Amino acid sequence: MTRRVEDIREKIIEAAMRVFAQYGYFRAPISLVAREAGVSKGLIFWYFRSKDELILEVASRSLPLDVINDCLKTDLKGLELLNCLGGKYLDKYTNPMYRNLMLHTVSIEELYPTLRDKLREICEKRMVKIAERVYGKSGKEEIVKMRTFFGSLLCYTLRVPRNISRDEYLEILVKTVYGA
Amino acid sequence: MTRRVEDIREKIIEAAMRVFAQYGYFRAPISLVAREAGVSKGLIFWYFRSKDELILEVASRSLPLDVINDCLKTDLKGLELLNCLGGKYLDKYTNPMYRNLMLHTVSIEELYPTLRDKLREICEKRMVKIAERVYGKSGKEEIVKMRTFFGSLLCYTLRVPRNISRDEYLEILVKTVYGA
Amino acid sequence: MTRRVEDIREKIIEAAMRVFAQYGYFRAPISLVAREAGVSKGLIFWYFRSKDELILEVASRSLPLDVINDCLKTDLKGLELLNCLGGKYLDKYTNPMYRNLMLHTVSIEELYPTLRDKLREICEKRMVKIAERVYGKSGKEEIVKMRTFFGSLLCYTLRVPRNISRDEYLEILVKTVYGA
Amino acid sequence: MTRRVEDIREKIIEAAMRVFAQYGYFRAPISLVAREAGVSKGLIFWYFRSKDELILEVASRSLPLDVINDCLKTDLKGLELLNCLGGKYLDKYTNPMYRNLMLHTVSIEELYPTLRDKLREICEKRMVKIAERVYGKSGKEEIVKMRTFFGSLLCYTLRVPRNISRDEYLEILVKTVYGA
DNA sequence: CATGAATGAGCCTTCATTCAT
DNA sequence: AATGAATGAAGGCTCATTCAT
Repeated sequence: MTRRVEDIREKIIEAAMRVFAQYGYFRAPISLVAREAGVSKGLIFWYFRSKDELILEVASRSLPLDVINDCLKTDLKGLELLNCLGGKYLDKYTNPMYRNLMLHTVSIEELYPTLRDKLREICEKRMVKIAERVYGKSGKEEIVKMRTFFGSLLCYTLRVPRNISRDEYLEILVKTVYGA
Repeated sequence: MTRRVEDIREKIIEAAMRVFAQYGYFRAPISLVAREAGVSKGLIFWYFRSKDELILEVASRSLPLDVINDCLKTDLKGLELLNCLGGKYLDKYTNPMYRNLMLHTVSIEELYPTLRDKLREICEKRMVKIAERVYGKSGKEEIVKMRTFFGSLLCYTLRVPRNISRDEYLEILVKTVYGA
Repeated sequence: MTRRVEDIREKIIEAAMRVFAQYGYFRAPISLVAREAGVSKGLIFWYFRSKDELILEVASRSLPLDVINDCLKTDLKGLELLNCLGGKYLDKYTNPMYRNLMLHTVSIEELYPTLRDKLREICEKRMVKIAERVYGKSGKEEIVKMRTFFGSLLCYTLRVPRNISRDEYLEILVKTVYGA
Repeated sequence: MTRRVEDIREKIIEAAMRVFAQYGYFRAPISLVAREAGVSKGLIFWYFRSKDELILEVASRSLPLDVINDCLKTDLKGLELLNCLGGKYLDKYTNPMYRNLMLHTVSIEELYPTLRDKLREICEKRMVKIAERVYGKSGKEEIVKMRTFFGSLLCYTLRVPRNISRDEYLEILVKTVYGA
């Protein structure tokens, strides 16, 4: 059953996400992932060649590529695109699991060429594309502003501010990088 | 000789910074730190009760508390304070060692109460103080802008942009969060 | 195979008994137990959570609870019960392995609550029960005599006397604490 | 100053007795002995060639040779000698420190030829001498009774009985091995 | 005599990975 | 497909011992 195979693979990945988020990629033993997923340790090595392969799968999902692609798929531009990106980003990373995973992922990025590439893709190519759709051009100023936009969001999830609501934060941020 | 004791302690910490930056706190064996420092493994446990204690020492130095304090110690305010903070921040984290250490530190922050507290101190109390010195007040808008400022800097060091120089980046960023 | 699992577990325990008897619980490295049992070091931690758990298992077997229970299970009383106890005790502790293990166990008893309890059980509750079956009552005099009986046996195995045979010793001892 | 040298040596030994009694000879680190004695770790190795030498010194004092010699030095015989031995033995080993030390000593006896010899001396030669002074002869029966006497005392200190006072115990014991 | 920094061997334990069933 | 027993390579840490000062 290819169906069942995919189900189990998915179950393992999701368990791994929870476990890795809590312990970090290297402190989380595969045995814990197995227990969390309700399968045997051996089975994990049937679905994934090695722990690294599982780490890579989880790490990929922890990056905001999906958020970016979702918004770029629409026809939105300017302010509305910015709001789409900011909203979906916060939706995802307000979840402590994704927040932690992303931080762990970024910290090990240099160890995995695959991850390096994905991060570069996001920070470079995608950033240009977004700038063009938001501002209509992608000069230095626009690129800096886009980075500033995402940096600010990252900083928000790193430590959610006490007295500022999600929406207030986003509103001020958008105004700051998009102008009045 | 108290002198020599401090020298060795420092030598160990610096070796640990290099090793931890490259491998991450948990993948870096203490034996590697020892070799890098040119001392025996046992000696490290003479100067630090445990690996965790060494991690904590290194992690503390990886945060930008020194950068912030240095600039707050001066009389600068407004735009000039911002430039001080941005400049010193980039000076520090343009160094790949500090960049990596900070990322590793942020990713393990939840495991060490001491680190949590230090990060909270930076993201909350210090942020208010900075906002007051930069803008003359610390309302929601100012706080968001300060976070945006530091988030942008973080994002810069995460992936240094290809075509934008350090100074250009900083100039545009400052203009963005400080206005004309 | 539950069969095989029990076999291996037992094989490890028996190897541990030999090794612990010779070196003492704390000087005997787990690696030596592994070699003696013909398994890998890691496997021991599959069957026992920690070295302490293995120590506890071995230490339990080193106490004379089995001897006492075996004799109490019968209908013997008076002199015959005494002879049963003495005979089985000497059978067990004339074996240098058990002799050494018991001495090691008694010396670490205070470190392990489980062991404390087992020893108390033997020295207090069981001693009363034995006194009742031997003498028909368990007043102070009978308790002292029972302790004297077992103390003498312990002293026998501590240093087996040169010119007195096992049976002679037991005969005189029984006469001493049971009267004519 | 030979005076001072002896003082310090003694201070170290006494600290070692306390520490070894609590942790056992092999789990007690020399550093703990040093701290307890209020001297540096290095100094202990000036007074004792090795840890083993310190262990041997402490172990020797933990045996009841002094008790036996003290009583044999007097002119006592028969019942009175028995009471002297029993009384002094209980005086010494009612102290938990000596009780523990003796148990630890007995458990490691086989590792140290010196200790083996001392224990043999007590259990064999001294036992004969005592039997002769107590009973006027040292046949098999008397030897067994002397061992029974000391075995009983050991058993008393192993677990002090709840409802029987020291003096009651000794009285009954003496009556048992010495007859009415 | 005395200190305490320094070493190195060894121990317990964890864990990714393999493999027989 | 699935299990879990088995292995072996490290890793963190302790500690007896040495030695420069």
